[in-house]
Formats: sequence, C-alpha cells, structure tokens
Amino acid sequence: MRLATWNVNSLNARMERVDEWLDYASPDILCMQETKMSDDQFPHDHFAQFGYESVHVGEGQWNGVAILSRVGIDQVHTNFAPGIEPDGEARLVSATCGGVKVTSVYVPNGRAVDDDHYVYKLGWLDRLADHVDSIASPDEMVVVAGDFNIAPTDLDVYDPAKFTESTHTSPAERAALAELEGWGLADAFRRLQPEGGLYSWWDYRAGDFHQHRGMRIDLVLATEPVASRAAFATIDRQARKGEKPSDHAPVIVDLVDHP
DNA sequence: ATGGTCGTCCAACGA
Repeated sequence: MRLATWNVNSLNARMERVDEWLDYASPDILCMQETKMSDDQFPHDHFAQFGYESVHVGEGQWNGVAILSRVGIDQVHTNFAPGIEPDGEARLVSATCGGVKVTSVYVPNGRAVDDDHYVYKLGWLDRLADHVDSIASPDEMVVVAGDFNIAPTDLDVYDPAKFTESTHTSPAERAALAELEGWGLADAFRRLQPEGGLYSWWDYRAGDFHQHRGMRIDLVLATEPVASRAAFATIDRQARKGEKPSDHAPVIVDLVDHP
C-alpha cells in the first residue's frame, strides 16, 4: 500500500500536475493540503475516473484539505473530534481507508514567533493531539500526514543557523511534535532515511529549489503497526520541477504486508 | 548586499 501527502498549493492551479502525478506515482491513499477550494468546487467525479474516492474540507480562497483513497473511505471527521474546540479554518480531515485511520492536516504556518498566528499554531497542535487520541489508539494503524509547517530537527533545514528563534524550528513547535511522537506517532520517512538534507518544501523565490535551500516540513506520522510495515520512503523532487510546480513535493511511504 | 515568486484575485497579503 502506497501512502502519500502533498501540499498542492491550489488544486485549481495544480490540476494538470496532480493528474500527471497520480498516473505515475499511483498512491493508494493521498492526503492533500492547500486545495484553496470550496467543497462544491472539489472534483470528486474527476478523481473517481482515476479510481479514487475522496473527501474534502474546504473554505474557498485559503486552506482546504482532502483525502483520496482507492481502498475505501469511511468514518469521516471534517473537523476536530467532538468535545474539542472546533477549528474555524479548513485544516483537517480524518477517515478510515483500508483499515488505516488517516488524518490529512494543514498545520497553521505561525508567521512569526511573536505573532498571534504562532499562538494559534501551538494551540492547534495541542488540539490535534487531543483529536488523534480521541479517534484512535496507538496500537491501531494510524497515520497523520500533511504539511506540519515544522522541521522536526536541524537535519531537516538547509541552514539551521538561519532559523534560530523562528517558526518551523522553535523548541515549542518541536515539543508539540514530540508530544505526538510520545503518543505513538513516528516520523515514518525519517525512520527509513536517516540522512539529512532531504526536503519537501522550497521557497519559489531566488532559485531556492535548485540551490537545495529547503526544509522537510511535510511529514507522515504513523503508529508502530504502520511504521513497522513501512519499507520505502521518498520525496518526489521530480514533482517540484517543470511547469507550474507546487512549492511542496509529495512525500511517499510504501507499506508491505509483512514486516 | 539585497531581493528574487507564486497563489488568491486586482491590491495587498499570505506562504
């Protein structure tokens, strides 16, 4: 089973690249972020032609998350689970796909460590931990995948010295990630790829992609029953090249039946 | 040394 996550930075703008990518990467489950689309615009029928069922939580101009699956979609949550303060933005959708409890997340950017949006980001991550604990347990197959807007360690940043005291690398953000790891969610890509310098996002400006100035902020977090089955992981840099790329590359994790 | 691009939609703003 192939899992993937991709921040497409506007599905309308990315439609051709997404079609091309589904053809060659052929994921069984794709978590998508930043569709920047309302629910009535989402092309469920189009993806059905590729063999995918889909769920989407959108708001229009900003945010928007989806799950595409060709192994079924059930038990959908379109916001944080009951009992958790609902989010006003379209940043999370959960569903059970092929026996895996999948959540597609678009974690708030934070903007700056002294910005209210950073406080919102940290609170959002706390609520994400509550959400996961509410809908699943660590002994189940659970995946939380998406744009976390956090580089887990300095191995995931092209120049850590440039990102001290800033969003994406701050101790509080990394502590929030550690909280999820403490619950039982492991960084599936990192377990299979111990070396640093592999990134999933590059600023459009200044030729950052070609200069390898990026960060690994798109993560596939998985419980042990999933992570122990993960046999291969990659970031598809090909999808960041060429005409009209997203500023993020897809992250792929392949599972085998028997560890 | 500075700033450099996209996407949303036409004016800035978010990333």
